[in-house]
Amino acid sequence: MSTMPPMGGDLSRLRQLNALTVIKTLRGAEAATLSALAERTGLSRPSTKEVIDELSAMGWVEEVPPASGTMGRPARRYRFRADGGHLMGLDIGAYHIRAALADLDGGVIAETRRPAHPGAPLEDRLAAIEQAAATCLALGGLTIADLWAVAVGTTGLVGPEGRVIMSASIPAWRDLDLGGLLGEMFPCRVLVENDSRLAALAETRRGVARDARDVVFLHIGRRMGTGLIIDGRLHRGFGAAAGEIVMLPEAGWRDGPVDLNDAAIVPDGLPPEDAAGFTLAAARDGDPTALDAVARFTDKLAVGTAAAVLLLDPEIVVLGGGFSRSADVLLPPLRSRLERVCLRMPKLSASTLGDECVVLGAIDYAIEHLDQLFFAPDAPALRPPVRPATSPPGPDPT
Amino acid sequence: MSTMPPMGGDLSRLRQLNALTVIKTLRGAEAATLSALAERTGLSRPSTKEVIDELSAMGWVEEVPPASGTMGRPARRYRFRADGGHLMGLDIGAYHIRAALADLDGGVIAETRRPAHPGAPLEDRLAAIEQAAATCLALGGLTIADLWAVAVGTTGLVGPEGRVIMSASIPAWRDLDLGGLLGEMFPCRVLVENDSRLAALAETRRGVARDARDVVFLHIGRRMGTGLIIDGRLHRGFGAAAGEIVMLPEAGWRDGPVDLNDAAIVPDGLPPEDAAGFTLAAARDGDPTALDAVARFTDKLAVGTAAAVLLLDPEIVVLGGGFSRSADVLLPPLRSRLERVCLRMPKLSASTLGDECVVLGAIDYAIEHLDQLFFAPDAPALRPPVRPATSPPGPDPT
DNA sequence: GTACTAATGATGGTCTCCTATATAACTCTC
DNA sequence: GAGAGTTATATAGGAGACCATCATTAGTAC
Repeated sequence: MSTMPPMGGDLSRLRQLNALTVIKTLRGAEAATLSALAERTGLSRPSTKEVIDELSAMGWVEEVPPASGTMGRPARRYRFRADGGHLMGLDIGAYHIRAALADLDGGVIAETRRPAHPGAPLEDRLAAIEQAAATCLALGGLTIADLWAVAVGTTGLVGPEGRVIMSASIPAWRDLDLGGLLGEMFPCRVLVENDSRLAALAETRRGVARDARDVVFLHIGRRMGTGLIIDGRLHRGFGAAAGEIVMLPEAGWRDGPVDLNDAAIVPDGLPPEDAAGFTLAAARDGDPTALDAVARFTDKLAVGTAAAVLLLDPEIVVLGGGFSRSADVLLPPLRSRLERVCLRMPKLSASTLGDECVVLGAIDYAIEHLDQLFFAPDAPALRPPVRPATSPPGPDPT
Repeated sequence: MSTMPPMGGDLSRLRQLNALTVIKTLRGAEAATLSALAERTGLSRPSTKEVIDELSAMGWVEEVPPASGTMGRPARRYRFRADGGHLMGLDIGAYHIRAALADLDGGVIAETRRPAHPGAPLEDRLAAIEQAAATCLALGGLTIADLWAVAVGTTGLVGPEGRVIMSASIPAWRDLDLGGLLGEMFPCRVLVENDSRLAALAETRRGVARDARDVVFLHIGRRMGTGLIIDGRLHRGFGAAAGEIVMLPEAGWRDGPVDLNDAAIVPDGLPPEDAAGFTLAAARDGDPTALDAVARFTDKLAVGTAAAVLLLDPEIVVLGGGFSRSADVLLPPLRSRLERVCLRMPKLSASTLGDECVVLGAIDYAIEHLDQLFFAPDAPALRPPVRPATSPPGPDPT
C-alpha cells in the first residue's frame, strides 16, 4: 500500500485542526463573537478563546469594536484578517492581459488590463505581464514582496508542472515553461492553469454555480473550451488534459464558431474577431440568416455539452466566455436541444462574472492552494510570510 | 455558508482518528508488530499500544502468534479481524442473479449464482434474490443477522435513494423502491447502485485499474454502460445519472451492439443473446464479414469513449462486461480509433475480474460505506454490530 | 553461560480540551 | 439613577491522550 495521509497524530495536530476550523468559520462571516464561534465550531468557549488568542498573536485574526445596542455585556468580536496577505490573479489571453490584486478573502483590491497581440514575440508578452502586475500593485499600494501567491490562467494546454504544452491562439506559447519564467518574475509560489478551468472555479465559488458540487462550465468565445468542477473540486485529469471535448470530431467545436464567423450576413470589411459578435447581434434583432447560423452553432454546442452532461450529470451548466453576453440568444436553442437528449436536465445559466471570470478564478485557485498548504499535516502550521498585526489586538491599557 | 464538516474537535475525536489510522494501516497488511505500526502511523509506541488494546477489546483487532526466528525479544503481532463482520454483494442482471459473501477485507467467503429471466414478474425475481442470498449465507455458515451491510448492483438508472427509476432490460424494474424492498429482506443497511458503476469500482480497487485515481470503465455487453471513478471516488452525479453516455445519439450506443447482433454471418436460428458472441468469435477467426461488423461496432464505441477520455483525461480506460472476453478482438481497433482523436492517450486494458466484477464492486462499495460511517465525526465511534472476539486476545494466564 | 538485540511495561510530564463557577459590563425598567 | 435582568468574560480544577525515558524481559548468537 502506498503511504497514506495520517489524519490523526499529535495533540498539537488537534490544535492545528481546530485552529483551521475556526479560521474557516471566521472567513466569509463579517465578524463573529466568541460564543457564535464556539457554537459553530463545536468547541467549548475556553478552547475557542485560546485558539483565537493564538491566531491573533500570529496575525491571522483581529479584534473589532463590539457591536453596540445589544442586551447584556457586549461580546468581543473577531474578524479574519483578510489583509494579512495578498494574492495576484493573471489572465493571459491572446488579445488581452488582465491582472487583479486580492486579499486572502478573494476580495479584489485593484485591477488592470492591457491589450495584447496574438502574434507578439514572447519577450513583449512577458514585459506586458510584468507591467500589468506592477501597475496593479502600485494601484493597491503594495510591492511585489507582499504577494503570497500568483495564479495564472492562460489559453492552451497546461501541463501538470505549469508548462504550456501548446496554445492554438498564442503562437509563442508552445512548449514553454511559463511557470518557471513567471517564477523568476515573482518571489513567491506561481501556479499556472488553463483559463477555462479557472473560470469554472470562479463561477462555482462566487458566480451562478455557487455551492454546486458538480459543474460543467462552457467557455464559449473566439476559442472554445470547458472547465469541470467535480465533487466541489477542479478536475484536471491524470495528464492535466481534462475538459478538452473541443477535440471530439463529432461535436465539431474544433474550428471554433465558424458558423457565426462565416454567416452570409457578415459584411466583408469586418475584422474577423468581430464577425461572431455581429451575427449574434443580428440574431437578437431577428435576422433569419443570423438565426440560422446561430441554430447551426448551437447544434454543435449541444453535442459536446450533451456528452458532458450525460457523463457527469452536473447540477448546473454555465455558459461563460465572450459569447455569454449573448446568452439570451444562445441559451434557448441550446436548452431545447439538450432537453431532447439529456436523461436529467441540469440547470442552465449564463455566467454572471463576465470578462473577469478568469482573473477571479485565478485568485480563487491561489486561495485554494494556500488553504491546502495549511491543511497539510506536516505544514509549517499557519506560518506563511505573515507579519504581526499592525495594531496589536490585545487588551488596550487605557 | 452551509454547515461545514468540523474536522477537529474533542480529545476523543483525536483518539478516534488515530484508531482509524491504525485500522487502515493494519488492513491489507497480513500482520504487524507494534513497532511497525507505530512507525507507519507516526504515533509513539505507548499510544499505539493503547489504541491496539482498545481495538482488541472491541473486537476489531486480534493478536496472532509472534514470528519466530528473529533477533531479540519476539514482538507481539496484531491483525485486523476481517471476520469480525460480514458483507453481502448482489448482482441483479436481466439474465442472472449473483450473490457473494465477504469479510470486512472484501475477501470472498462464498458465492452463488442462479439464472433469471428478464420478463419474470417482480415476486419471482425477489424470491430468487432471497434464495441466492440464503444459499450464499448457508455456504458460509452464517445467518442473515451476521450481515453488516448489503450492496446491490443492478441494471438501469438508480436514483439517489436506492430507487430504480427504470431499466431497459428488466421490465419489472420501473419506478421501484428496490432499496426499500430489500431493506425488508435484510436487517441491515442496504445500498443500491448501478451495476456499471460498481464494476468500475471493483476494477479500481482490485482489478487492472488498481491505484488509479481517474478511471473510465466501459461496461460492454448485451447492454452498454459506463462507470466513472474520479479522484479515487465513484462519481454518481447530482441526480445519480452520471455515466449515461449511452444516450448520446452521436455515439450510437443506444441500441446496444446491433452491428454485432445483426451481422450477416449470424445463423438464422441462433438465439438473439448469443448473436454478438458468435460474431466476435468469427472475427477472431478472421472472417471478413464479422471483422467488418466489429469495425462498425468499435467505431461507435470509440465515439463515446473519446468523449469520456477528452472530458476526463483518465489514467486508464477499462473494457469490461460480457464482451471483455473478446478484448483481443475489440481492443486493437478501439485503440487505433482513440489514438486518432485523444489529446493524451490513456492506458487501455481489458477487465481482469470478468463476470464477478459487479458483485465484487458491490462488496467494495459496502466496505467504503462502512468506512465512511466510521469516519463521520459524530459517528458511534467504531461500534457497529460488532461482537467481542470469540477468543479474548488478552494475556492468557497459564 | 554470557553477550547482544529488540521488544515490553511502567512512570511522569505536557498539552489540549471540557465543565463549572465567580465576575464583569451593559440595557432596561421603575 | 439604582436595581434587576441578560449576556460575556475570566479563572480554576479535572480528565483524556499523547510523548519521552528507562528498567525489564525474552529471545538469538557465540
